[in-house]
Amino acid sequence: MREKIVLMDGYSILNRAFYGIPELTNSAGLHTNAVYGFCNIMFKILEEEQPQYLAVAFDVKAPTFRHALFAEYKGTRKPMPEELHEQVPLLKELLAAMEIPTVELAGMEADDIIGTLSVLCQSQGLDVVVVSGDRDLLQLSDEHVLIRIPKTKRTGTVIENYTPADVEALYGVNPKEFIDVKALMGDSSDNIPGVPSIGEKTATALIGAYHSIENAYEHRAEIKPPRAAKALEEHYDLAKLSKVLATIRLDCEISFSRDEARLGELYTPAAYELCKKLEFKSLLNKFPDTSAGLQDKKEQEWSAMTVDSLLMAESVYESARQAESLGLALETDAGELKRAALAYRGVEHAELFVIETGGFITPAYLKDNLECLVREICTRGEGFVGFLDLKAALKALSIPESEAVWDLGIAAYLLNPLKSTYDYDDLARDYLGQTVPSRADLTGRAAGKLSEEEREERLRTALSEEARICLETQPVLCEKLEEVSMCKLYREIEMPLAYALYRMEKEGIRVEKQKLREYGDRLAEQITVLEQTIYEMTGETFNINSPKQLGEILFDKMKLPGGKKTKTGYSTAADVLEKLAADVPVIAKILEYRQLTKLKSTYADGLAAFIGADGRIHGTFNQTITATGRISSTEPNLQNIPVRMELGREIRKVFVPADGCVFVDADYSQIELRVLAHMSGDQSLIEAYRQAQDIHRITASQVFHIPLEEVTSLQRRNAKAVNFGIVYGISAFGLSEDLSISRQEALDYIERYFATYPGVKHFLDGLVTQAREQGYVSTLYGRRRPVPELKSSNFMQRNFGERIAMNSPIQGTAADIMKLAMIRVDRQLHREGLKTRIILQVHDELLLEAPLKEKERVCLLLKEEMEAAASLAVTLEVDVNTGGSWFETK
DNA sequence: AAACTCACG
DNA sequence: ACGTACGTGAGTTTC
Repeated sequence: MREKIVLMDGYSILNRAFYGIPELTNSAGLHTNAVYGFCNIMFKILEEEQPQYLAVAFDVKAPTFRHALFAEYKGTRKPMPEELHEQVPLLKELLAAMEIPTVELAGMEADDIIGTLSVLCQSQGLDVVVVSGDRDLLQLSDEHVLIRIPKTKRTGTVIENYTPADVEALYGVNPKEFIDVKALMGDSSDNIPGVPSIGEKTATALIGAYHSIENAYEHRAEIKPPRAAKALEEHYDLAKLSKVLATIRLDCEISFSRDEARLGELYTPAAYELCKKLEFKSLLNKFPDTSAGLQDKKEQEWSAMTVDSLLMAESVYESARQAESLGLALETDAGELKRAALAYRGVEHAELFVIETGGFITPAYLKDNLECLVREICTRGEGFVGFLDLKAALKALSIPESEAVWDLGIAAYLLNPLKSTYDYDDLARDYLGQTVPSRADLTGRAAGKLSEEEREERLRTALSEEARICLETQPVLCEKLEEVSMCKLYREIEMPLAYALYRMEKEGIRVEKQKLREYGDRLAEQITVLEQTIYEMTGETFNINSPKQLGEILFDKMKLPGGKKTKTGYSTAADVLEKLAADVPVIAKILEYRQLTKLKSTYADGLAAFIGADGRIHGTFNQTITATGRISSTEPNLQNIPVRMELGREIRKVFVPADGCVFVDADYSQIELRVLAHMSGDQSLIEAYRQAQDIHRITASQVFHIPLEEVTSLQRRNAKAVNFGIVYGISAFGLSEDLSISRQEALDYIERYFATYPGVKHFLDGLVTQAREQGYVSTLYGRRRPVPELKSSNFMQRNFGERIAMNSPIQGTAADIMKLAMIRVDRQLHREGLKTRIILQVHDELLLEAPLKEKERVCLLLKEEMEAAASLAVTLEVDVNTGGSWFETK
């Protein structure tokens, strides 16, 4: 069996990986996608080829030898984007750590290095596998030299093989002839001029027939397309020159001993550290347990002990009471406590326990003792109790509203709201520099099939890690919050809010199941009729819900005008269809069908699935999801219940108060525009609000210099759209799309607006500058949103970043104010001993369920507390309505 | 899992 | 020349 060496084309693979893998950064913001992709390809190759040797070739960025001879051919290769450039040293460092040699020679192309090495290694009796991202190296393909080209596909990376036979089959020429083909057709990215007017087709045909440029030239008289013959004759020198350029050198001066390239232990401690820094979790898993386990465990002396007897439990409580601080993690089963993990620092060493229910340890016993423990720490005035997700914990445990109680997930969210998860492993990585297995790592698919016992054991590990990390991250997160001045935001807004949201979720909202069913049935009938109508009108029976099929029917079969939009085909979005063919009858039917099926599946059927045994829906309000500070709502989403269309709005009739109660609904009037007026300090806009009139009408009047009473409804509509646009981070294109006007007209509106409200322009410009300089923007209450998009090399991304910079402080401040209002309302209700409860929040609206006799008081209370939540340069205005259903509180 | 569409502020 | 409004969540189809 011959030994084998793999030679990788470093930059070529790195480049391919960079463009093949979307975006990936570690928590420090370092781009890592290309290095990650490179490693994936490398390990895949190593696995498939099982070579004994490996080397990676890089060219040094200098005029290369071959090309220096012909300096007039300027390279057209694009400069490397910064995001890729910064990854080059990372890759080299990682390769060095894995003791994989990199070969680079001044003035030498990677192609030439690989070519030379492949000859050298072959002569030493090795099989050679060359891995590159492009086809330039195909000419090296030989009996003992296999060329492999990775392709990133949707399903993963596939690495294509090119033996000489493959090359011949694909291009009709052998690998050596491939040089001549390339020379004839040229390659702008490789500075090879080629022969003008000869492309891939002609080149392969010529070389296929005559096998070389020289021979083709000899036989130029008989070359079929005379055009090609003429080109070859005229540019023969250029062709020969191109051939030199296209030929990979096989005789470079390289001192290379194959022993350097012998594969040893890749998973070295240095490589482990580097992977940890880069946060390559999947790669870390490849490291043997010894290095992975030991390195992290060294930093700590934790080891979890399972507690399953009353005697042990008693002693744990007793010992935990002595601790200053506590990390706590709970697991529930059908709403009942199942196990709890406690982490604390004991007199001598760190303690970590997992208390199991069962036997004498009943859920109630566990609950009582934990509550007692928490209460004791809270009343002591020092130390803390840390949870990863306090709101979830509240569902199993009563926890006092104390400053000693910490929610580390929320703290981490404030420090960086752009993360998708704030699980314990995320916090360990971001704030302790530890790599720990996630819950999914331990028990998910990757863990394989586990016995019941093994699974329980893994769950205990996950829970104990959660508790430990809560204990250990609190000081770090607390300090970081101080560093960025967000303690107040955390303590006075987010933490009290967590309790308020818990109460909202517990309260839920009553939904009349029977009425909801009837509504759904009515929809179903109408849908059936519409379906038939559409089939008749189009003369086709198809799935109307499939944009693909619908597009084909509308645009291919019926030949409706224009209409290419999305990546995969035609866009059939409602606004597109309306613009394209508002007067085609079937379009109206399709849109109606869409509307009805949406209502049925998402709302009628969707909501019904969430009605609990108490006849109420208890959704979840998420506090750590949005980039701007808003709350989000899931399972179900109660923040997007239809209201704009008549038919959809009907569904609100099924949301009703409990018997003996009414709904009281309060919403802020244009809170975002008012926030804009305040934050920008624009005198005209502030003055406009002081008139306490229709703001869009006033805007129109001021922008178009016409008296208030002469503003037409069209002008008002336009002004309203501009007002919205400003809040979204205006762009002429967006506005023109929204209003169906030309971009020039939209630009005109925007300019007029900024001329009228110069303070707004100045404010928005300042936000973008600020975001560029410090990397983030802030709300009035100090909430931050990083804007990494502004540093992107992509024009579109940067543009997006600018809009984010303009919108986030406005949207975020409005969100802050609403959160404050919720806390105030909640407190005031409690203070006055009222039975009324907040049950929903929809960004600028609160829905309360009030006993009939509290109705009048609650109306006043709501308006009072919400309007006083912030004191701005303009007054906050709140509209209050009551009703016997959500529909009636319009 | 990704793309598309559409409901809300 | 690029290809956009800001922030969400859910259902359906398609790969």
